[in-house]
Amino acid sequence: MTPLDLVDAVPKPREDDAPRLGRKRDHTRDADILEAALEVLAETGYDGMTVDMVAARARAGKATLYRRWPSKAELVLDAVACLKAPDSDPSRLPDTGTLRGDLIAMIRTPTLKDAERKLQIMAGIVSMLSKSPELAEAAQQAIVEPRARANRFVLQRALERGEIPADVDIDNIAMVSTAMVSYRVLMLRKPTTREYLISIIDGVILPAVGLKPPRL
Amino acid sequence: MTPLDLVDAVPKPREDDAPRLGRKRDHTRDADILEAALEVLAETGYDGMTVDMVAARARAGKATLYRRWPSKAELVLDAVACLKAPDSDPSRLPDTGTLRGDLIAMIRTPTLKDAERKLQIMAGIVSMLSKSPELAEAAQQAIVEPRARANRFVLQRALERGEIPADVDIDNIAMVSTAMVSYRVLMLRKPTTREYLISIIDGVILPAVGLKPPRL
DNA sequence: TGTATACGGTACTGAGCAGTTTCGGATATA
DNA sequence: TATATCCGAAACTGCTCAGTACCGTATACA
Repeated sequence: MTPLDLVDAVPKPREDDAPRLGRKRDHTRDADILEAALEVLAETGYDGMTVDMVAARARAGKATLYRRWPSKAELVLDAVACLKAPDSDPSRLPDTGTLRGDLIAMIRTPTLKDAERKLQIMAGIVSMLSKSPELAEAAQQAIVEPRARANRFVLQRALERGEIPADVDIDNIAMVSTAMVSYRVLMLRKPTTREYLISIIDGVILPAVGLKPPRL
Repeated sequence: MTPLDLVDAVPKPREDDAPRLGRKRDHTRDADILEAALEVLAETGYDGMTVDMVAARARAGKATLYRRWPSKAELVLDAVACLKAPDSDPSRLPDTGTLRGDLIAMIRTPTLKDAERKLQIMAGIVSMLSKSPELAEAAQQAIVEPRARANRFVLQRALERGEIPADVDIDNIAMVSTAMVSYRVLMLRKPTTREYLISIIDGVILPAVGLKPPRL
């Protein structure tokens, strides 16, 4: 540690909430930087992403990033963790009265775009997950779990109103569409379309719970 | 290009199959090197993998690798492409007389281990697939397609003997187990177990084709 | 037996990148 | 107004790694 290390450092230890001299940190930039990180992550993956790319995308200086996050890994962790589950509130899920209606109503174009973007981000960090349990946990909470939860909710509701029998395997069936879309995007490199999701609903999910899809 | 560049190079252009002077290349080492590459790939991912690691694992010199493959990318491509589909021959698939029997019989411990390894490899190259269509194609042929084909085969046979109705969505249902196992390994970071696969067969696949799993 | 090439091993080179420092300017407290 | 910290920008440092060169040795053909 040389005296030069103190240029941008705190002169002496102090409490986090104590008033500090000088210009205040502009925390409105945090969102821009995290958003830029997610974009680069989706486009190039974790290893292809450089901190310079993120800084340039956010029109920020690299030092600004390092004042807020101690490393690239922490920045990415924070970016993934801040990917909020948009419709995690069950009351905002569709309630059409039938399971098929609910499942179809959950396929909206923005939802589709959002899912594809999250899967691109996932593709960019998959190889990191085994090295970083924190990142795996963050991705789990932000990307993986919300979709399964929404599916479980509409299945549970269909069960409670007697539309489907009580012995269906809700936990597994709730993951079918998510798993198949992930597989299609990550492995088969094909786009997610509304038609594909409908074919999963009518060809797999509804038959699996004992319902017939409507006449062709 | 300096004269020094010619040390290990061919003095003049010649046909590939023309007889060459000097010690012959030991092509029995190819398999060792490719196997080492797959091991490192599964353990560390494409970007974490270094050519030195592969050479050391195969007890080979780095120059030996570069005599055979022009770059790291080509080595990995070849390694993935040489992952042969072991049971791509339909006649070696089980034929128990029932769909459930066939599906259960296809879960053997070596198959499970093999699948998990291939998925680890897949995790290591997922972020490369969008940059390298050749690698995506190789992974498709070596890892993705064989499993779906085996499932399609036993489903088609069940259909032909009248065990399941003719209107089932074979193409989608054939991918259910593969997609869900991939999802479980890559995203949920949970191991693949025999019990999990049986729960998918009994909880999703058989109900989806209109069959009842046996009494609990 | 001489020459050309392969082998494993090691050292080197050049590029790319994480993280640090510096700079001129802006903004906050005292 | 003096000082401390922020900002974007750019230069710098140190390390890692793909790819190359070279060594001593082994093997194949002429």
